[in-house]
Amino acid sequence: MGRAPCCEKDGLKRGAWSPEEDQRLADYIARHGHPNWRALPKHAGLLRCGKSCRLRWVNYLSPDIKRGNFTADEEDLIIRLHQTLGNRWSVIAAQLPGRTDNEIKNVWHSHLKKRLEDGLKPAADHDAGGRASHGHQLVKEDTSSSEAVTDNSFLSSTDVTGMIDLGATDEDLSLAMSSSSNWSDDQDFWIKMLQEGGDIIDLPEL
DNA sequence: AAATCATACAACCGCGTCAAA
DNA sequence: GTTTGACGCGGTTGTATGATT
Repeated sequence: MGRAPCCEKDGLKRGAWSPEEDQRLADYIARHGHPNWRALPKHAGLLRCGKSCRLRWVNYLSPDIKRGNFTADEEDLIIRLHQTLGNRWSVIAAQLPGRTDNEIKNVWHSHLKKRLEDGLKPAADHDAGGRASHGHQLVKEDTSSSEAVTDNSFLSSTDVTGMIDLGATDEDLSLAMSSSSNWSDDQDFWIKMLQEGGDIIDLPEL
């Protein structure tokens, strides 16, 4: 089916948001919420498309957003989740309160990927008794990582649940992936399952 | 001090999915 | 069952800023 254009381009502003626009958007959402992103800019008096408003809110203006640098633990967690989940940034972000998928994606591409390519260990490995220290070197990521993501279709949620919680080795994760029978692409399902597995992610106090 | 390069982050684009009509 | 509109996600690009030469 044909894809509807996200918005009318003519007359709409693009590029960086001004403080006034931020304020207008934040005020509107504080008062009315965002039941309909497409209609929101019109009602809020913004010359932006709904998609742009949503992105701005989700990635920058939302009070849930935690600003500041990623901790070594957070970076380590991203690396490990990425090894398991691949480029499912939204799922990874769900395990990092206050962090957005876009932010995590940026960090991955700017720091973490490079670090892995350089053959370095996750940052937390440098810490004494770091969670991720399992006595093995991370393998250099190659271009097949995205395929690996797709291949996760056979990874069951319960397998991953315990794995992450128990600090399973990458070998364990691989084994689970190869022996599992189903994987739901439903993100909510995944998040739910991951969370139901208990305190699967021992997030550092931030 | 100026020019160039590298990095980090914000934003946009296109696609897939889902629900309502 | 099909079509359509809206949302969310991941990939990519643009730009500001800092570091280096």
